[in-house]
Amino acid sequence: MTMKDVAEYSGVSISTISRVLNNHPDVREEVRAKVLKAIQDLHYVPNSSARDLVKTQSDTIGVVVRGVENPFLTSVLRSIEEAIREAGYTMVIHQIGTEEDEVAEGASLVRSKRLCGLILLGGRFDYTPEETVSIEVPFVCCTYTNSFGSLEKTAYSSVYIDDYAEAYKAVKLLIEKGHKKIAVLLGATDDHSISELRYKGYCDALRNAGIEVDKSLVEQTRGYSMKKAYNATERLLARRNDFTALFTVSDSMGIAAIKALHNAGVKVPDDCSVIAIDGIEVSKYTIPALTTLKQPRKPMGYETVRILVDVIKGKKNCQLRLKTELREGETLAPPKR
Amino acid sequence: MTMKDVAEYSGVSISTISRVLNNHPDVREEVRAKVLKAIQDLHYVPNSSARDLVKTQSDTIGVVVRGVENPFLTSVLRSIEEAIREAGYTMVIHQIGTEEDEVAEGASLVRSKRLCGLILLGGRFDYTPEETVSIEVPFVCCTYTNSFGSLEKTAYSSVYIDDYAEAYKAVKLLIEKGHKKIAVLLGATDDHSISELRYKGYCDALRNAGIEVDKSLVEQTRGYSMKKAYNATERLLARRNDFTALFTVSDSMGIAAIKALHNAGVKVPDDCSVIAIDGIEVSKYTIPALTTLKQPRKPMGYETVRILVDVIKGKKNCQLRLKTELREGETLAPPKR
DNA sequence: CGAAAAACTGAAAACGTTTTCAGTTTTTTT
DNA sequence: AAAAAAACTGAAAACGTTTTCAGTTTTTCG
Repeated sequence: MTMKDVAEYSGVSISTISRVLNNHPDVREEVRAKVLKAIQDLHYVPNSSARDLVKTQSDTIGVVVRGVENPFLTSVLRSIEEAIREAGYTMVIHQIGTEEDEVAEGASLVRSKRLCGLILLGGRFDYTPEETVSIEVPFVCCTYTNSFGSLEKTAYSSVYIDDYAEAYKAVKLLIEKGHKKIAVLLGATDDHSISELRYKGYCDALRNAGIEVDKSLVEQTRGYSMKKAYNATERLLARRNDFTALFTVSDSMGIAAIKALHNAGVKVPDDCSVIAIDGIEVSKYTIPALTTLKQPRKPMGYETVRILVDVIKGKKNCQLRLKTELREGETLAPPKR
Repeated sequence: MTMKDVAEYSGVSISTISRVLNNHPDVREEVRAKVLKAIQDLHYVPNSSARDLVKTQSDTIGVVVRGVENPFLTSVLRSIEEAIREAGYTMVIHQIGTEEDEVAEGASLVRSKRLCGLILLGGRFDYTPEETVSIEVPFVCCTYTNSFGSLEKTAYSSVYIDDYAEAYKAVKLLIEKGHKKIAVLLGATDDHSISELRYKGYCDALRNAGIEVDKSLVEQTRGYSMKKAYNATERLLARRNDFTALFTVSDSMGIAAIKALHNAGVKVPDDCSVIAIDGIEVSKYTIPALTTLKQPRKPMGYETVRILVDVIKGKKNCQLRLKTELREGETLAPPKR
């Protein structure tokens, strides 16, 4: 079932079929109708390989995700898929682990699949503009923060939150409640990682309130799994039992930490307040419900795609910083000790 | 950067490049090495559009998902992606809502993207073999249960759990603990839906234990969102407050239900036991941890892909029924009243 | 050493589109 | 009513691969 068949069926040439398909103006209304009917009758579906081949580009957007085990990213990914589909593109996903290089993987994907655009989702992003030229097509970093203050702003697009400022905000909320001994639970803190930025926000919020940062209140995990967060909380508790609040860099880690605290006999929020960043669905329904700074997941996905499509269509690169919103749960209380 | 460039660079013909790329035996080791080097030097990446065009098929597997808001499906999807990638294929995802028809959507996707195979994930599957011929390529239903006992077994492949039997098992566990007034929380029960099958398991487990099914203990939601499950539990509680156990068709619904029970002053598991089916990660960390029949998510994804690849390579269709495993949490106790 | 077999290589067709260019018909203008 | 412009249509080239077929070189073996 090719254009040729449709052409024969409707008695016009292949070129005319192509014109109808691509909404070219130069085709009589009568002919257009006839062709459309033929397409219907024959259930013709264009072969996108052939189309992509001649156009030297597809209508496919690639998404390279690092760390899909994170429910927050999964949720952003979901809205990205939705947005891509609504914009008339298709999506290919490429998960990678911690060891792979997203720029290299992305570049290879682009060339092999003739992608028209790329989204880099999750993880960190500390590439210079030179290192990203291999990508060759427009791309948008989603949830990445570029930490090179000096980087030329027009070199790439991104949609992100200000990890430093949001962490600062979270910790400040704890301080305002009266907490002084505030522990923190981090993921891996490689250079420029989200955890590192949030850790800086934590430190500065404390310092600006005149509280010294105490390393023995800092615990971190390799990766962001709940199991690791649970274990890390146990390590923390083995070392200290006098902190009255805990800040975790993600909701998942927060939920796991609460369980660990609970199992150790520490009551949340009476003995220890907890605050996190993410705002995933399930943390509304835990007992107690997690207090968290909710990232705008849906806008994040939609805006990422909108910007990418704009850039594909010739617009300038664009950095979009979104803000979190406090979602009050039941894990925030003044200290009792 | 095409094969032609590589051919010129390495001084052989295009055909030889192709042979090297496709591991054709008919090429001298020396030439192969030379070509490989040229590919390296030039950073050549094959154009899959051209390749797909001539092969009239791609190495792309499509996944049509209904209901990605369900964390369980997301998790299966993740392992499917992993398995597809490891098998050397690429994946395109196509989310659909409740109104769309997965077979029609899948068939169109297959033809447009020249997919070599299709996975139908989530939702229900009540198509006859005739209705699925339009898909044209091998496909596997994952988590679907085909409820046509009479359906020719060789017509299609599937990987699933026995929803009826697993629900029966769950409810039997409650009965064995001594529960008699057992409520149930269902998603939509269209014909042949998973919820309906699990509901049948619930009914039969009760009946076989000599307990009458009481319609006022049955509550259902449209869709499987946590919010809806929460509200449904409230409706249930408004109607009855004497049930001592609750069976929910998914972990997410179970977690939301526990929250609703808790907020209504009903203690879990003291006043009411809860059991669910799914076994998602987070339900280990809720307070109390959810008792659930864990579906083998990872095997489910991997086996789905394995079977699909087998069928693509010419093997017979295959139905694989997997079993759940009890994951004991803290929501199961004998009735106190 | 010569012939047959095996191994290797290249030219060219084919895959199904889009697009350019030229050609034909219709409409508008004078 | 003729010429010019506009609208429409078709033939053919191009996109970058794979594959077939035929041809050439090398190896094997009697």
